[in-house]
Amino acid sequence: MKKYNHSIEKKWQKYWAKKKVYQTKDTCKKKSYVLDMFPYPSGEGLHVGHPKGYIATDVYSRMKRMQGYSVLHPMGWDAFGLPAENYAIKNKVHPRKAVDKNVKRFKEQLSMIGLDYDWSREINTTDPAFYKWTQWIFLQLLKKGLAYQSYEPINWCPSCQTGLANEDLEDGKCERCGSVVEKRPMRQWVLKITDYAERLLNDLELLPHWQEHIKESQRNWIGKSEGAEISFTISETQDEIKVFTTRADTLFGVTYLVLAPEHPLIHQFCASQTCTNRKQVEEYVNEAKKKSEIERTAKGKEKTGIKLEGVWVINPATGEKIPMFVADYALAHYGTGAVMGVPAHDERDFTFARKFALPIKSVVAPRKITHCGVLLEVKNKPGTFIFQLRSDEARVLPGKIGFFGGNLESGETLYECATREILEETELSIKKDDMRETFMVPSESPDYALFVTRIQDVDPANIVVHEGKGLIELTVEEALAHEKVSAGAKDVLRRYFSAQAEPNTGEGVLEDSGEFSQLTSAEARTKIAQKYGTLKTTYKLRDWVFSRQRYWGEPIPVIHCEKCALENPSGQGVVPVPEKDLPVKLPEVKKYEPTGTGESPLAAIEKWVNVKCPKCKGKAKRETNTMPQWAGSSWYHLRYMDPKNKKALVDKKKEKHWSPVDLYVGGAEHATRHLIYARFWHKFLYDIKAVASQEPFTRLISVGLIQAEDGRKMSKRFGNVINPDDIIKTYGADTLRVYEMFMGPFTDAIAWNTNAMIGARRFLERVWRVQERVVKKDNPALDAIINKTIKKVSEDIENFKFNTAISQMMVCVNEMSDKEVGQKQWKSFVSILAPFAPHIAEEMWNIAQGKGSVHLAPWPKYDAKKLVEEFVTIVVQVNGKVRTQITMPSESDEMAVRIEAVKIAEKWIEGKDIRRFIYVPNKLANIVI
RNA sequence: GCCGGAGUGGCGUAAUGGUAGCCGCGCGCGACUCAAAAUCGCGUCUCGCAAGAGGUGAGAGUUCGAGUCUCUCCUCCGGCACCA
Repeated sequence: MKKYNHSIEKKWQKYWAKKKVYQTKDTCKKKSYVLDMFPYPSGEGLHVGHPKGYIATDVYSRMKRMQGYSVLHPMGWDAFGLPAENYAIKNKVHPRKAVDKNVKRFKEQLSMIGLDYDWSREINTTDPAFYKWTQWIFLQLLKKGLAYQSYEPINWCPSCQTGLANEDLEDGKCERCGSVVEKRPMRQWVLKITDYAERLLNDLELLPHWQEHIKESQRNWIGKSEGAEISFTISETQDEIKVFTTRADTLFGVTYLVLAPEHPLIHQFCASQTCTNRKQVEEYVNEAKKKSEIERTAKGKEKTGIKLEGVWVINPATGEKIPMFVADYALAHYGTGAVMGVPAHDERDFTFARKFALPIKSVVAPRKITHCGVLLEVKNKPGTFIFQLRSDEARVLPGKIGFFGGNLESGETLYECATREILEETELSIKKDDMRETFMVPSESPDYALFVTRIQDVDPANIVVHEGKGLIELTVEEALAHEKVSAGAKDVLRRYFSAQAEPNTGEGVLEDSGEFSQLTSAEARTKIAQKYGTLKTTYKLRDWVFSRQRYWGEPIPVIHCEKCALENPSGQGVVPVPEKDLPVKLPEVKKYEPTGTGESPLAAIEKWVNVKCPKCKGKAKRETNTMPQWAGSSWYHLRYMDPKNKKALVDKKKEKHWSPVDLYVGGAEHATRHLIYARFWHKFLYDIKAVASQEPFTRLISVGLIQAEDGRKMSKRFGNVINPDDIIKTYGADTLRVYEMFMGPFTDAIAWNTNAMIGARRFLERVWRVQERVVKKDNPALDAIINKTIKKVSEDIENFKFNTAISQMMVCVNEMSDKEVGQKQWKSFVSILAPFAPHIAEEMWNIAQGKGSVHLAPWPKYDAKKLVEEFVTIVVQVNGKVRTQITMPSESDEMAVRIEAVKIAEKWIEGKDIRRFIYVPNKLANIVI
């Protein structure tokens, strides 16, 4: 037998391509659509971290194919957008050429890894045959009123020279280049994703197979908040101002009102001279506009603002005249851009009110507290509680519980009161240092705060308790019940009872609130909202800014016609490009650098821009903005089902067959970008009956990053990149694949380690050498391990636990190492290894004279009967401690095991009575004495 | 601050409530060899000569039995955040 040499890999890759082993079949009852997030073909090529997800889907889809599923496992290129364009500009090549070159390089690299993609379904978002349908979807959105033009100030990246959506920001900076973004008013196309906010949120419940953290990210991003909109009236002009609040119950505590600097009413006050300090106000507004979002919302930033002199507003609940301010802590784009100030019950309002000396009016009491009680809990022996007892005995007895309390002295916090009471009542037999922890527990009694204190290292007999009034007996059960539901002690203390330097932001009982006094916050919230306004739900999710002032994107298929605008002003002169004229192709140009003027470079190409209006046939101009990078990826999963279709984005029948994607694998960083956009478009397509499913991706798993050996991110910048080509050349693709799947749990971020990778290579060499011992007849001694391995590997691949699948195969090979292996047993093993190491498996399959390709062979089934070993080792415990083991025939009955166990454990039982005997079949026997 | 996830050898990690550390890396010893590499075998949580005892971030609880379940605390990672 020759030594294992990975040069066989090329041979088999050619064979698979020639025999079309991985070609997708559209017809089969069982289907499995396995999808990778397609890459941007960047100029840097792949590093070893990139293919991890692709290898995983490859392993998965190979198993599914062998299990008789028709498998769709395609690949394509997301090649529009800023990264590709910036790369092209930097390297002074046309983006088209750069993309073609990079795609070629990526494809080469992926092919070397031996991935089972059906390349006949390859797609590219920059292909006019593809983006025709991206444009078509835009037209449908436009038709339904879900695409509109807006002139609001948007995020502008000064370096990329384009407008950006909220999703393109990271900490207020451009996600691509890290520049601080500015706010710029400009015309832009916007998609009304907010119309889908509620469904995007609720339908997360239709996705039980998504990881919780991804769903949680989306929930946070959508940011639903239920509250009320309440109208305030300006006393001078009778204008109405609406505010949004989640705490309508605090309305009686509103002592001022704040407008965001961008609020339209400010202009009105200034123009109409209502406001007497308009110069200063305008100055403040201009200052605010100059600042970036980051500067304005910086952590710990001191609050700023300016009073609108001469303008007063009426609190609808109290009828009081209250002052108005402009302050940048009110955000223009959230709620109504106006905030009611409740300093007594909101942290931000509190600091603002302190700075501007505004009244702080408390209208919610946490609850009325006048007394303080203490439960004394002394830890004596484990599990035993000893408590202070009744007044007439005045000493500590085990198993009972006592209670004492006292009045709060003025200026004292409850915590201080509790401590003082303990010291006083125990006549100082407990010292302050003995008290390990004193914390508050929920109390049934409305006017008592109840505390538990833990006393340790003190002999209970030495505790003397003062005889006093107010001693109440509780049962042990009651006291323990209190402790079980206790909330985080110290926090509660601090928040509720320390000096009143903080606003009370919690809920409670209303006071000083007219007819609503004595109601709880929850009750009052609805009632007050209904009386003075309306219930209202707000979202943090913003509409999707959809235009980019850049060249390399899908042209937005719209024509602007002045004549049509005059005839029908509400249509703004927007004429959609007729569907038959799609695609609107991106013109080939020499100059494609961004202009920075807010105009796309396309605007300068007169030949392309000037067109006949499709409606009135007059002179008109094309829309010159292009779509953002996320457009193509919002629906590409559908195109793979039917990539060549010229009549529709996907054939209905094929869509119904393949939809939805059964397994989707990619980076977690897309949780609030691509994955929200794709869900939005898919739902829209569902609404217009273009697709049959409500959700595009049934199961979503995110890849854990592979970090560089130094633990940092793998990047050219740090010079720590490991290139897969080098690894494959030296060790082979199969080694790379096995190692990446073996590194650890798939979703964990783990550092690359070339040394550890060599272990994967050694494993494959060990497998290779098993061939020397293959014989005709199966070896019964290996039956159990082989069946166990088939079972575990099948289940582990299904659950994406590749590391333990490989571990099990290693155990199996170690077991085979000094034994003869039967032909059938060997073929089963080669079959389950095949998804991980397809080349070596194919070679060994071939040597073992397997039929056809191993990758089309049936997946082995395990024999449940053979899983059971003849003899089992049973652990013998005495009182839960492992003492020894016995070997018994498997499935022995309890009595037999008991007799053996008691005999062997005699030494530890020492003639004591056996109180209980616990037997876990084939595993463990515990003798309780 | 709110929400989610995680803390286990020198390292990556493994354990339906049932022998903690499988598998791999590294390290040590041995076999083969003139020698080295490769390979194979044995060992490798801590204390102890051993019998044994202790040990999964800390503390408590439930249980015959807890890495796993409950509570409190600490640390790290991720999302959101002047969002009213």
